[in-house]
Amino acid sequence: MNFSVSEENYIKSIYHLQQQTATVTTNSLANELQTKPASVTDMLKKLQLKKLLEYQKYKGFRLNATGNKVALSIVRRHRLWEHFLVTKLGFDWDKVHAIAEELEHVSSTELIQKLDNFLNYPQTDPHGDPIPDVNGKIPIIKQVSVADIQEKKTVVVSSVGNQSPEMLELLKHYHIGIGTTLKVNLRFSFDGSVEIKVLKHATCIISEQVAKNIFVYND
Amino acid sequence: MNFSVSEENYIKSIYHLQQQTATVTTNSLANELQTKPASVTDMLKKLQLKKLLEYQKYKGFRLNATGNKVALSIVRRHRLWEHFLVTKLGFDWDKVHAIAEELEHVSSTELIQKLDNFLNYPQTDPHGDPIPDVNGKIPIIKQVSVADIQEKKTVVVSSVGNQSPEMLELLKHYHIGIGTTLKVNLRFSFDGSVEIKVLKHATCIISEQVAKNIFVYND
DNA sequence: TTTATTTTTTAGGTTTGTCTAAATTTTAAT
DNA sequence: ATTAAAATTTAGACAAACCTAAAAAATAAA
Repeated sequence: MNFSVSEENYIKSIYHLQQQTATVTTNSLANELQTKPASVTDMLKKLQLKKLLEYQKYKGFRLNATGNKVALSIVRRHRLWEHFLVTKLGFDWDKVHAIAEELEHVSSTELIQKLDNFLNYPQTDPHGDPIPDVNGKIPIIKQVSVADIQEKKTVVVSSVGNQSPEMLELLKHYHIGIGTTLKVNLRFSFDGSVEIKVLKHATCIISEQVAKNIFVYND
Repeated sequence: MNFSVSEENYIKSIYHLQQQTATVTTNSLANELQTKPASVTDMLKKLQLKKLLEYQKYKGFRLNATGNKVALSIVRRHRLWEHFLVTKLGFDWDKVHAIAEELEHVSSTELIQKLDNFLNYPQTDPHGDPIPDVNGKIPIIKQVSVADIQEKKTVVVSSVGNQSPEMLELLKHYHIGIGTTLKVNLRFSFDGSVEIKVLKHATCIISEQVAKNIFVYND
């Protein structure tokens, strides 16, 4: 089955909101998509008709198995393109989201299969988020937030929780990216902030809020 | 300025039709775009309003300087993506058109600039068609059709005139692609057909129609 | 030079995805 | 348990891009 750009954007957003809350509300989706609740209701009817979601009036909604599969293939396309943009074209990792947002809607499955092969079947995108495989299976990567790492331990950054431009900009200042090796020196109990040392850079202190959003490999 | 996918498709098609006839007609454009004349008239009004073309009711139309510049940037994007699909992803050259048709509408100029750099500033796409540079300048590649090559001469294929799937399929059978070296053995005056020899393949005869559509470097 | 044919345009309608404003339902507060 | 507030849906409109059918203009034929 084939979907319009708009439908795909709705499906993807519902998928992402579902990660946090079991069932998604009209308002939250409207907010996520920067549109109006009335528009959301319209589209929901359509997606329900296409049998992509469970939806009861006034009661919220969530993707069904089919909808989830579609969502995963969109997420897959998005993250493969992000990987491509960073590793092949040399984009900064905080600049690729908008472009991948457009590229993800190009619908050739053969294209994505060949792109995946060209990139050598990467497991994660430049933000450390896992890339679903052809069957929608998401590689599980064990990770913990820096806020939970014991002092004196050296770890490697695997992903970041909040991917807002503001956050990404801040991380750049701290010289932190996916794959960055850092040492957790000590945690301040007063406000939960953490002193860290990034390889080849001066020791610095990050707020608890930031620490909670930096995930590292846990093996 | 930014254009919709539909607008871009119209602009590109007008550009291509202009290469053959000085002024484009409503019917020919409708035919090219697989749409109805009435739809073409609608869009023409819009493009005229946006000052992209000269248009007089019932008298045909053509892109003005601005329209041409826009067209060239679309053609540039299309051909760069085709190059990418063939040289990086390993697509057959006769399979890339439809996909490039979608990719060309992704509008980031930084993306195209970086793609161009990644591909090492190619001069032509996989069909041998020249790729306009950032300023819309088209590299001039001197070429002649095989129908005009003198007998016994060895030449290198630079492009093909007719790029229909039928033609591309036929060329594959003859083992002819861009960059192929071939020797023109002799021309038959009866029907204008030409005997050629492709490196590492048996001698064969191509019709005059085919010969006229195979272009080779002329230096 | 009329008449016929073809081409192009206009008029009015459809679909997709959006909107505002009003109505309805649910949830929270008194 | 009412009432107030918030969330959601419906109703009706709008723009983009398309369509069909009819009208108008240009071209070709008699």
